[in-house]
Amino acid sequence: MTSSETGRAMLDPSPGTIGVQGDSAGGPRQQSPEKSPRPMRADAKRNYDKILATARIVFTERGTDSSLDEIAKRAGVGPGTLYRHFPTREALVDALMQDWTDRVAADADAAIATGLPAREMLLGWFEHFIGHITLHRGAASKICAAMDDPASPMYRKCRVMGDANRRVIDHLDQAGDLRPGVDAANVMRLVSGVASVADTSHAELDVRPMLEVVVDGIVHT
Amino acid sequence: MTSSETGRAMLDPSPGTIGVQGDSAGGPRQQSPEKSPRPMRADAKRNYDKILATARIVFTERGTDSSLDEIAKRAGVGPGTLYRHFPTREALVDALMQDWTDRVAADADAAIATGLPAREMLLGWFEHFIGHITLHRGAASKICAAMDDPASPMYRKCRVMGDANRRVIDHLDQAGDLRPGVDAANVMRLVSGVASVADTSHAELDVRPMLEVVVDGIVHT
DNA sequence: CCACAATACGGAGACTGTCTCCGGTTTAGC
DNA sequence: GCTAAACCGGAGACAGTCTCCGTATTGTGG
Repeated sequence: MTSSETGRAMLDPSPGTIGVQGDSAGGPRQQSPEKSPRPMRADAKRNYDKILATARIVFTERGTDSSLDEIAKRAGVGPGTLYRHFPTREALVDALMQDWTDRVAADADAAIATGLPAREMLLGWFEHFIGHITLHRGAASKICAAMDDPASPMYRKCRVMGDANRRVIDHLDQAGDLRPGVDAANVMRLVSGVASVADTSHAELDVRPMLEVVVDGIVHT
Repeated sequence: MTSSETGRAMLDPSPGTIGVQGDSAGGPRQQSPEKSPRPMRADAKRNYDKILATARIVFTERGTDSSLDEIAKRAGVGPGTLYRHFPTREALVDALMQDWTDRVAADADAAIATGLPAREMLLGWFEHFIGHITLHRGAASKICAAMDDPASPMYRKCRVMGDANRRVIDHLDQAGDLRPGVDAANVMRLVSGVASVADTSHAELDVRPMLEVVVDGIVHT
């Protein structure tokens, strides 16, 4: 949190502006562009939004393992309604991920735009990334699991973030700043792992030292 | 698993021989050397062992999040008995950790004894370490959490493994093979994080590439 | 504006897993 | 063998997940 704030201050772009080329959007019901006859009833959308807003609060307060029935209750709907809209907990987390994926992508482009030296650029980008995916306790490890699992509802959004990371890596690679053979997907896994340990650790530990090792293992000597 | 096996073949020491200076032992009831009047009744020890043996099997089959009541059932005891011996799931995992901590410590010393170049030595040691802590699915992330949480029952054993790692790191550092300022605890966290992502990932992914980045970030340029 | 089919709601409850309490049983020491 | 201490185990309280289906709401065609 603190590190996220610090990092953010360092290279904050005109926030929420830069367009993301990825899929994004894809809110309720419109996942498949074709074959979507009806746009969703008014009361349905109302409840959908209420559940999402409540989940955002509860997940922030108590993490992504909070009781789903409680979220339903606090949203003022029955459990059945919640489970119809979000068949699994992952689906709910996925819907919430929309909040960051755009920002993450924007942060990646902003990091590139800073033109800082490779080390600083990577450090800043990684800290931003981690700041986002650790917003809700428990989310980081779920992302780790979804990253390489195409069957996961979160897979798509993981790819958007993966692409953002690839842009940063490719940019530095083309500038000759990285060691040969650096794999963006691998870096993504590693940094997500760092996020995961920071998230699960009961102690409030600083991710910086771990990131420095990772960065040193990536940048050209 | 494969990587573990591979690594193991590479530097297998006379297995289970090298003494660990740490606490180790500490089996049922004797945690506190003083103030331990009675050694534990025969039937109690019998059940304790039966539960442990069953847990070893079930945790290997289905991971450390298996139902504890089922373990009790398969061990032929009531849930009450299981919970009396192991008040929390962590306590049970901790008891099972005894299986590896000794081996892990031995592996560290064996790695040092190989006298391989820093890169290879670290790679081998890390792979061994990860091979052990990912034996039961879900254990790695529990270890990540316990590592910096002195209140956890697993904390002690984490320290034993942490000390083993420190020996390897210190050895290489004194040989001048590492970058200045490398922190063993930090490395431990990082490598455990790698184990954690490998463990939670649904895809059977290779830890080697991630470890190479970590190692490159540690060794002297 | 109203009827009515499609759609969505929500809560009762089945199911699973955690953990406790306590009457009954086993053990160890005499 | 006898007794007190230690231990057993299962009934059951509790919490969370998830489903089924009778009821209510919506929006559309007449």
